[in-house]
Amino acid sequence: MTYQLIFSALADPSRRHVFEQLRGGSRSVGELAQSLPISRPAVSQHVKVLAQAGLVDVQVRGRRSEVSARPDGLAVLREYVESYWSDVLGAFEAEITRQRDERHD
Amino acid sequence: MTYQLIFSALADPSRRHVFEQLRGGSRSVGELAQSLPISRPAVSQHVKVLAQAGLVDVQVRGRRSEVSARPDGLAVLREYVESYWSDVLGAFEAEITRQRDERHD
DNA sequence: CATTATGGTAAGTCATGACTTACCAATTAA
DNA sequence: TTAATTGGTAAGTCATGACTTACCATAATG
Repeated sequence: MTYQLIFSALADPSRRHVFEQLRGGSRSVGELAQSLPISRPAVSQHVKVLAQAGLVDVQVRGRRSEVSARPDGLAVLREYVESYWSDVLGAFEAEITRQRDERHD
Repeated sequence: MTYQLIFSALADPSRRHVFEQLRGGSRSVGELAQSLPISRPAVSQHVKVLAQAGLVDVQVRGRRSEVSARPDGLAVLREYVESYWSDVLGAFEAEITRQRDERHD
């Protein structure tokens, strides 16, 4: 459910570009739009999707909307990857052990 | 480019389900298909996408195709997340410092 | 060799979603 | 209050991609 939102949010190149812009801190929607070859409304929609995925926070200040990366959302992805990573390494180790033990031919 | 393939591969629920099945080790295409409410050809196509993303290895043994998770592919995702994570934490710290220093009102 | 098991490929359908332009809302400045 | 700035929403278009069924290929088995 949450993974769904996170992965499909980051699957789009424009949204990943937006996300990348936020590595160093917050940016306004207009600034984000200027860094992309698409319209501002498109960027606005992308930001909405990123926000729903929990990857981004939007803070309205005056007539500007400041968008920033949200550590909590990223943590979900991080933990998924770490968990999968350790499971796979475990499975690999088990497989190698199995192959070694099977050498009775 | 690679991120594109990885994130869009994992954005699909069926493909994530396949990927999940591989946490504990390899599975044949038929076994994967049985665990999903979709046809075997659909699974075959999903496996192809996962393989192109580098997330999965396919090994043909006799008339079976054994699919397994590929640590190298996962590592790419892992490093991306870790790198982004550290950048964002850095930006947050810088922002807090900036706000503290600005308290001259 | 004929049959069964296993799986990849082709072609076509259908839904989703990434855009666009047009419009509206709200905040700041003249 | 009138402009200008900034950005969200609506509606419509178009491409992509996730499925299906039908088919073909190869490997094990009788």
